[in-house]
Amino acid sequence: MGKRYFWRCNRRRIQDFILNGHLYYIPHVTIDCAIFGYHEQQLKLLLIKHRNIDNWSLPGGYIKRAEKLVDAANRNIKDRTGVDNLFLQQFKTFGDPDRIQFDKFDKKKWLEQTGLSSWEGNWLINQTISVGFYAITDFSKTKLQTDFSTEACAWFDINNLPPLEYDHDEMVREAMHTMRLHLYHYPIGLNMLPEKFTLGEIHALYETLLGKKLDVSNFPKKLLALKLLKKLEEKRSIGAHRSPHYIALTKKDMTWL
Amino acid sequence: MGKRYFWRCNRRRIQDFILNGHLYYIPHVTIDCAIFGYHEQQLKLLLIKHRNIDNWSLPGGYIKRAEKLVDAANRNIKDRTGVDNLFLQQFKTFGDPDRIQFDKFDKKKWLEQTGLSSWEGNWLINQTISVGFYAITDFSKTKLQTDFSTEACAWFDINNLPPLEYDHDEMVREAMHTMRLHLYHYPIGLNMLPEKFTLGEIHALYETLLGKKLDVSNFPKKLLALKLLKKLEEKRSIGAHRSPHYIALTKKDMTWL
DNA sequence: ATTCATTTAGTAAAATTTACTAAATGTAAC
DNA sequence: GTTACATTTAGTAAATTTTACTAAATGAAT
Repeated sequence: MGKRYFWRCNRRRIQDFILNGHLYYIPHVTIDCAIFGYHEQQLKLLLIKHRNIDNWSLPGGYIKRAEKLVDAANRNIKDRTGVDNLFLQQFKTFGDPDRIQFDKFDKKKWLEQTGLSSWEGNWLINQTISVGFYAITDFSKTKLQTDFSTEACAWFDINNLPPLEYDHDEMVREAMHTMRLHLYHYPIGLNMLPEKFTLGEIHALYETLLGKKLDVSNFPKKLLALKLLKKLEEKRSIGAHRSPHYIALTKKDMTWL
Repeated sequence: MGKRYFWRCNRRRIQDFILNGHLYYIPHVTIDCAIFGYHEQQLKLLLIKHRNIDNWSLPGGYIKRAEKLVDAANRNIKDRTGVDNLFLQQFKTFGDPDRIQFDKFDKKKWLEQTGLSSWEGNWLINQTISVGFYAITDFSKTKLQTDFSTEACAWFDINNLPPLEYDHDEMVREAMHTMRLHLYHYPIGLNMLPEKFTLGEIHALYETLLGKKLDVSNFPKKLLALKLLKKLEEKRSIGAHRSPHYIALTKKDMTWL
């Protein structure tokens, strides 16, 4: 999509968002999502590129009026990835007054492109508190989509992230930290495994998420002891090797969800 | 202070807050503080009583423009208790659209008392996201103060709390949960002990905060092993008993603060 | 000197975690 | 059919941590 064409098609929507967004959305508050993507021992992070902003940033956005925080996060993730109802957890709320540097924006260019005469006093130009959520999904099953405010949306290897806009570097660190703490308490990451999977698969998942080797023999005992998993009778054939049992998530006692 | 007298003195301030508060404060976002008070094996919680609201609630309030979240929390606590620079930790952010029920308020009475003609479209009548912080202090060292918006402010025994307004019952549960998790990771509660204290004192504190007995011999080993504490040479005389060593907080490696 | 409540050291038992070994298994190659 | 082999699974010994308990040390009051 060419830039010219983009502006011709979207100028009205953008103008409406800038001028009237505060009627549909709650001003001053956003959610930001650290969406981890896993597939075959690779861990990635979903980043988006806003128009007229140099760096990549975490996907996120405003909360609709009368919308729950977690619903806003889910809506955002659905819009970007096509995946719904992920396991979502809050990790921290960020509100430093200098977390967004408005002077960095190219106001002139923005005004030209949007055709607006001024954004003094606009609802968007304000200290904004952002509630951070994290989620994990299988990146191979997502279909990334941009919208009128983002020019790109892509998975980045977790070990090779570009510098991020705003305070999103810190957000990623905090999200990672919280996710790793939750790994042995909540069934994180079971969203992205098939309903029935093998110990080998979840073992690889945990090693990748934690970024370290886990003993191949002790790891399954631990998860079974925690009662996050249960062993099924059925087995899977994997070629010239012993067939592993299938494993499934225990449904009992997930009241904390 | 009589009600009549109160309104004569404060009507103007209240009117200004209602009409122009959004100029000094960020709308739609508040902080709420679960301030635990400890003294001699008693654990209490600070609650406030707003005018024209039936139930007690947690102290909290709006964030000033260009103020950090944690500064807003500290300001609130300072204003209520006279105590400054407490160890503060975020525990969760609450944003359900129904967490504040505006229809419960006695609007008629309010309008009468404030002398305002309408509050339709007022900045206060809106979905509000609240960031929860917890802190611990020594309640015997606090001097509680009310302000123009609160008619009372008091310490309640943690085991005998009244039903709270808004979603503050849930907030208290979450705050308690997080505080207890943090107890072996952060030097919580050292604010309220003197700079030098004995193992017996911190032992009693931890038992009270956790609500359970801790082995008198193993507990000190644990805290010393965690390097939260260090033993001093000096001893304290406590009468007809063996004199305990003084203990102090280790200052090293508190980078996470 | 004796007594006593309390602090502190020490240690044995229990439980958990970690490291490692070996057996079981399914099928592909021979 | 037999063998080879990568992988899964069971099992266990060692190491570590936690828990429970015992006893010694202490300092002042009696």
